[in-house]
Amino acid sequence: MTVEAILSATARVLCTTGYDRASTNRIALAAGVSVGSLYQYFPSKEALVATLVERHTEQMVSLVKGKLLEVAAAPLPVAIRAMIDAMFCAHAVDPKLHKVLIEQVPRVGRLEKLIDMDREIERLLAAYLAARARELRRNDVGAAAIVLVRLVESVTHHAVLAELPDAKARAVSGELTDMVMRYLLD
Amino acid sequence: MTVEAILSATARVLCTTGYDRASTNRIALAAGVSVGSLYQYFPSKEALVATLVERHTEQMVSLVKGKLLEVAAAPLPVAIRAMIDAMFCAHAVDPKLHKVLIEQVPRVGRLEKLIDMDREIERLLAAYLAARARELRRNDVGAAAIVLVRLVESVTHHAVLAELPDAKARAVSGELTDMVMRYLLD
DNA sequence: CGAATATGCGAGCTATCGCTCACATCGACA
DNA sequence: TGTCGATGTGAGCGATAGCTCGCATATTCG
Repeated sequence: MTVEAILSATARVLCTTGYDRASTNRIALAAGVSVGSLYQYFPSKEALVATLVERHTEQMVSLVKGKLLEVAAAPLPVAIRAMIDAMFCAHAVDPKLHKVLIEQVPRVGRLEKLIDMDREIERLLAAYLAARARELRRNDVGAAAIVLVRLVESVTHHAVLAELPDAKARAVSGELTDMVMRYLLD
Repeated sequence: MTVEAILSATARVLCTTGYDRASTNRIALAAGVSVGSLYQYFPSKEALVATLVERHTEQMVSLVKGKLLEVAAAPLPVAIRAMIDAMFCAHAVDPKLHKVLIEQVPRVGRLEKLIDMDREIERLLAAYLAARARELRRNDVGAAAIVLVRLVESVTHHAVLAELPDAKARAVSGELTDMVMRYLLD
């Protein structure tokens, strides 16, 4: 219970005050515990933030992974649309936290490679594309996976975090889908 | 001269020690001046870093902008290839500094919107696409510009900063070009 | 030359950070 | 009830950050 209080308080403080002003004392206060208790469960501030990042990315990745399994057997156009939709949903899980983690948490030490959930999604997608190779006009599924993940991640991220007006967001999403379709299919 | 020494020292220290350890004292030492002199020319650390960021993005943007003007009249396939190439070049200007600025400098206060050179490139591209509308199969050039800039920026960034092996980088670049071609042309 | 201004200096102030540790409180069990 | 481990406490330590200010040095004038 204490651990959960600390983690959710960390997320809250990160969102409201930003990373720089999110001191361990402030977090402990927000969690309703003392700094001492915080350091009983997390050896350092870095470890605390790392745990939060891990939890957040795990949520996002599992959402995407689940959708991919769900539509694994579906026709490609359906699957593509579903996956892009899943990426939008993943970014909508906790946009404010996502933004702070991406923009403010310095990627140093343990936190360096932690925020990049893309790596795992890339592997999943490459496997999926390889299994479907006959239906595609691609040959280098590795390179294709990189380009696709970057594209979808970057556009989704931008659409959600730049708080585009709804109409514009829909237009962007449409262009995105169209682009992926044309790229993968004849 | 002093200002230049301070700015280049800032870049150097940022690259070698990271943002957290880049204290104003360390920067002044590396520049061969005293902290006092530093604060004679820059009112705060934030302003100092902001100036550096501004200079860096200006370099990258002007490179891309120049190329765009250069190929404005060229046939579309030629122009597309040139623009993607220009983006790779822009990221190669000072990759280490670019990486640190993107990954470690917290986007707070004055620095919040400063790192996003994409906005300006987006506008330029939208104007270009609008002028060429007859040759394209697009109608919403605004949405198209967003998606295209995100795509190219994200992939280029990844290719340069993840230090992909040369063969892989070339494959990615090829896929990227192909994707843009198929998206814009019939 | 000598006054005045611009430029450079760096010890040290204040504030805040991450983190520790001696101690209080709680709860299970004999 | 008394004992003991687990859990929680918070004043405060050492370190370091950004930044200031009284002073030295360099440069430009009459």
